[in-house]
Amino acid sequence: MLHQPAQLDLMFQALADPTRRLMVERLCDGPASVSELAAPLAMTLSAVVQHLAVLEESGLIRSQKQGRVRTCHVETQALRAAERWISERRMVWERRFDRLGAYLAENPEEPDEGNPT
Amino acid sequence: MLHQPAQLDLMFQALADPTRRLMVERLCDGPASVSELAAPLAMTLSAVVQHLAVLEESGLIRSQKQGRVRTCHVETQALRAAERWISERRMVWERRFDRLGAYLAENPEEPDEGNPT
DNA sequence: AGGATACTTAAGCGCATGCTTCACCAACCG
DNA sequence: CGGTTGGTGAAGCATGCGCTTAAGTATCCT
Repeated sequence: MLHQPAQLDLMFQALADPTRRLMVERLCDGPASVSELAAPLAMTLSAVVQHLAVLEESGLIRSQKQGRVRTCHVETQALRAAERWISERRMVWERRFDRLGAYLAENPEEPDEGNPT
Repeated sequence: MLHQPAQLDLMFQALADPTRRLMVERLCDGPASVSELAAPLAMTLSAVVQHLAVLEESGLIRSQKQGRVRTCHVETQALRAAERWISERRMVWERRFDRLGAYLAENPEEPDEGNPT
């Protein structure tokens, strides 16, 4: 329920990178260690860890360390927050679109006189 | 990461800025001119125009100029693309979650033996 | 015509991002 | 034990981002 703009910033920022989206996609299939995540990527482990830090900071994933292995998993709550923002926008837009349609249906071919709202 | 600029990259990048999200929210209520969009924002017109360029580049909005006024509106197709990526992730995750639940129901209290898939 | 309005373009500045390398530590394994 | 594996942390570097100022251009109004 928390409508934190800062959180959305971090979320969308995190999703804006193709490498990080790949990681999220991989983690949606199930948990993975850092080096498992790094394996298919053409960059150093260091870079991968930095991407993971961004993802974790954004709330999109979490991880815990056991022995020397850090295991990561998606935090779907966060993903839902991003999805919610978008679908809310879509609903607002669709509502307006419907009003516009109704207006045009009731005032066919009339010269434009401003916003029907 | 010098890959070709994927549309999702540009989209999420565009949405990662609170000012740009505000503009999108405003435009979901209906079209607006550049200075109408700029009015509530504590920055120069120049900065607003640059934000607009990012949004337009990402496909989230479009604009056309008539006389000296540029009118902007949302392009909801693009918004749907972002929404789709997220909801696909969620579905993958939920499917896995269901499988895991089924596995645990059939193998109660067993020691972990790897992925149920 | 002269002035106001609505952008447009370019240059620049400070900070953030995405990577690298190198040095390091801690856990596991034969 | 000593070597390999899995990860951590800091420094550095090139590029990108968000903003500014400043100087245009084109359109509309009187």
